[in-house]
Amino acid sequence: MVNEGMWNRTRQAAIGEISAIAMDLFLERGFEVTTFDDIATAAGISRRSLFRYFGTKEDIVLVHLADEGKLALEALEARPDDEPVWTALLNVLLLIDDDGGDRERLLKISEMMYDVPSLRSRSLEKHLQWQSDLLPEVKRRLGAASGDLQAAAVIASAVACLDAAGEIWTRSRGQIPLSHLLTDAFDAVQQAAR
Amino acid sequence: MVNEGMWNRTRQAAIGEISAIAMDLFLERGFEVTTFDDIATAAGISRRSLFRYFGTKEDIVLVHLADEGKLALEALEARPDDEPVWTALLNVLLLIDDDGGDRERLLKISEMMYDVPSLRSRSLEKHLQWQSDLLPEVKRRLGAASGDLQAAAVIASAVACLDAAGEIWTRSRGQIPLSHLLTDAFDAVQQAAR
DNA sequence: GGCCTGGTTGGCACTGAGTGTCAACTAGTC
DNA sequence: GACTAGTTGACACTCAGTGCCAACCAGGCC
Repeated sequence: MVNEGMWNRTRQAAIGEISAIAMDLFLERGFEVTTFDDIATAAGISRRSLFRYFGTKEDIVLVHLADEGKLALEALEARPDDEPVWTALLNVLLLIDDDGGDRERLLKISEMMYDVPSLRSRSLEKHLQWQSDLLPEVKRRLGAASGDLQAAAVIASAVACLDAAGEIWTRSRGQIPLSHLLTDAFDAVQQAAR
Repeated sequence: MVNEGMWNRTRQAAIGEISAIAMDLFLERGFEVTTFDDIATAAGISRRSLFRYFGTKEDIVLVHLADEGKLALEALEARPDDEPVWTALLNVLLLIDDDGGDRERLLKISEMMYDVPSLRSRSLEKHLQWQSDLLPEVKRRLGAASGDLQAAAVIASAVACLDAAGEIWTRSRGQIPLSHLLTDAFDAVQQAAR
């Protein structure tokens, strides 16, 4: 083997390029009617190779959200230690927001994610990944009295708030800023749970 | 059309019978390696007919949890109006617990659900259904100040607790009663969110 | 230069999920 | 017994996804 890093870089570049082409097709024709053959043809590679980059069609959409769990972990570790967990999690999720990209495109992608069942499922699964990414740090912050269950429940609730806020944001076609919705959702749980 | 109710009854009976046969195969050989053909043969019907009862293999496993959302709604409506929402939801979920069936079998099914990605995804989706089932009643209980977002966030958090508790219960092979775990999870969110 | 080696690529064939269609069947109705 | 509505099984088909293998590149080494 030669230059490990170099291969990874070209591979990442290829993944980015292919997924961009595929997303165009998805948004134009619809996710479900677009086949692997369509994408492979459009990207100028063989169907077989396409499968080597993306195991499933859903993966093509979800590569973007892949390592947001790691980002969230970094953001959480950066929060001050004396900040209450719930507040810290809210602040972390507020950062994830706004990636400053094409607003309309992001909205269409979100709609697709909420409308296509298989995509919805996979994005929910992705959230589980975030959960395990954040688990140790949240457990630490909750203190010695808490175990995996407590930490998992808290993170899952926070992510559930993100999901609920994201859905409203999408359904309202981005009228209300996600940060407002997210804050409201966190507040609602805070109010209800007492 | 003849006797609407009668057809539904025989259909329900068939669904129950077939899914029981299929579950035996799943638990014996594994979910993913068991094909539709295997199930159809074991159930003595054609593959095509099997697809008419269950659109996907996952559906066969999930029929059981299908209408627990309705049950939860009934249970929630039965809770006293002055009970705080969070407590009411906990009490509702505590009822869903313990169906008194075969413990070991339930455990194996749970393990399968947490281990097989496609099943995990689908069960998460199912929880979304509960969410919309419970939405109006929770909104009513939260009062006029709250909208869909607030209600959705609270329900989603509660369901997230159920999921976290369920996972620990399964991974610990049912050592700790689910009711304990669920209560602990609800408490943890209550402690964290303040 | 030629040779080796680890890795990618594309083509081929295959399994399995899922769907549309249609003819045959099985009630209940009049 | 004819009529009607719904169910069933068989066939054919598309598409996702995988295993296999020969062809094709690099770069490293002599």
